[in-house]
Amino acid sequence: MPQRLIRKLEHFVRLSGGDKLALQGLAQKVRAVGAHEDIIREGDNPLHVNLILEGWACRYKQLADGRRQIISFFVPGDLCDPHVFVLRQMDHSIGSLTPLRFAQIPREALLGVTDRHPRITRALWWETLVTAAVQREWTVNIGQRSALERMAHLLCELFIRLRCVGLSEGNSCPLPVTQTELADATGLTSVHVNRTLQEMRSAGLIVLRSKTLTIPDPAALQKVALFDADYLHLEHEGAHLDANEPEELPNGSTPGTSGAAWTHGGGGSGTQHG
Amino acid sequence: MPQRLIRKLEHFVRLSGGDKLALQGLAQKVRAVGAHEDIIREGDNPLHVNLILEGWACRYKQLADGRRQIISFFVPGDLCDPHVFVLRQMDHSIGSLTPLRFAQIPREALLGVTDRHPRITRALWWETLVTAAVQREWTVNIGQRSALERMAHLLCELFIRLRCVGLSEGNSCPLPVTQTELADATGLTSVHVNRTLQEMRSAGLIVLRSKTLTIPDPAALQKVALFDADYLHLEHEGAHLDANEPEELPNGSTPGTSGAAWTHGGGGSGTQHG
DNA sequence: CGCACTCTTGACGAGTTTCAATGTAAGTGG
DNA sequence: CCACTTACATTGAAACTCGTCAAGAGTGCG
Repeated sequence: MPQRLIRKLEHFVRLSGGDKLALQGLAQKVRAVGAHEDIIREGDNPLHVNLILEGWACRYKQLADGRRQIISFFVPGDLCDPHVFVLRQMDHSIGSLTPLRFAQIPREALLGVTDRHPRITRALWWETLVTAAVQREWTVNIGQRSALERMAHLLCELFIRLRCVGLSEGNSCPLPVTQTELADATGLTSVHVNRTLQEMRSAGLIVLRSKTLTIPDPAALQKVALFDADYLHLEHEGAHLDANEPEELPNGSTPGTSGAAWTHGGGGSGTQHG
Repeated sequence: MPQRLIRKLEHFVRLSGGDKLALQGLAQKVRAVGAHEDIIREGDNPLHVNLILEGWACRYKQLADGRRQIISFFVPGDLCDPHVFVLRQMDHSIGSLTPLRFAQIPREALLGVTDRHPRITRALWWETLVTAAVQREWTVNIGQRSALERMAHLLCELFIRLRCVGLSEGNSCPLPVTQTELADATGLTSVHVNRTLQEMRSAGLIVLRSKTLTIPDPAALQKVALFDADYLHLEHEGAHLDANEPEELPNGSTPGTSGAAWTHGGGGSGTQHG
């Protein structure tokens, strides 16, 4: 089931067959919820690590007066806080943005796997550190970039992350969130997000309709976003592996499209849905 | 040497004498630099974990056009990325804000200690997760709060963090940074930081002169900041322990001042410099 | 004593928010 | 199949926060 997670981790380490089997075993308890439901709430005592299988979710925090900040997005293959058990209670909430399928991984299951699979341990470390790096980049993004740059940067990041788990197709990927949610994530108002998106559209930077984002000219979008993919740390040896393919690369022509334009080794294109 | 680190960690776990000795041993290679020097630069390959002993530093990132965002502050007792070795290269820089003394801890030294001291391992976990929580809170802060709320929130956070390592005195603590640096941290301009600070001064929320911050009415400042200390996760059993005191609490009257006003268990007041 | 850095203040303008209305698309139920 | 509802996107006008530019005052240090 956790194909997306496996695929993502292989951007960093090369997993053995046994490693992959162990990861498969983690997704025992699968739950499904509708859109706009909380999975964990601020103040709760965390009991398991959630692995997103299908749909989007987000980390968010709400201020006393109702203002809401989306702190990060979760897409398929993402783990919510692998090491959360150290803390007594959640300092933020996690909620679904779309209908969601996710696995609840008990603490012991995760420990069991990492005890026996050092490569997985390393890979989850990498996952955790990249998540932290993304968080830092969001600080930079919200703190320094203009609305236009900010939206562009967010879209660049989301596209690459989706491509890493095989959810992009050419220069397109799903973007199943409302403008209000984009606003909560960027620290703008929904009205201004709307205007910003239209500006990006009329500049030919993006095509966005029916929840599908297309980026006609990746280099151009990255340029206005001052986007530098280094913080996603995709430079490692597994970067070119496709989890669904045999271990040996087909070699020669790249299976996907537009690889180098995005980052050193982003991996090939994937197929929508899996 | 790393009294401040020990003191901070004891807000989470109770360390044994052996634990403390082991932590002492980490600060072998001590370095000193002046203000405004880089300790590590974006792109560098990290070779050790830095432990701040004296002075302030910051994590920052610079955009291509020169805009700079300070991503986090480091104060005495703070560790810079205990697990950074997993990644190939730094995605941000760390630089001193004041003259700085810090220890460079080699990877093996850290591993050696954590292998033999499970309590320290847990405590460093806690440290790491709190750092991540702080980063999330900064996202909320910059994304949702007005200039006034934002500055107030930052000052609340810094005061508590300094108090946790014994660097506060009553309602005062050092604040050895320029308004330009506060601006880079909050995503404002130095001009606007200046006006915001003056507004806070004339509202009686803060006293700030010669790099010393005093908060006459903590509750009031927290209120305008919409500040909730939960994200600092200071609620654990060691919260009332003072590393420099005997293990038994004096009981009865709290040794410090203004405890409850700040958070459930912030620890007593400390003495400037140690 | 003078230079450099930091803080402070004013005037002005741009970017963004707020408020409010309208448009559009996709259900739902009769 | 059509009124009714709900959610989301779009638009305009006015207000305001905050940024920009520029100059002057304060402070510390060599």
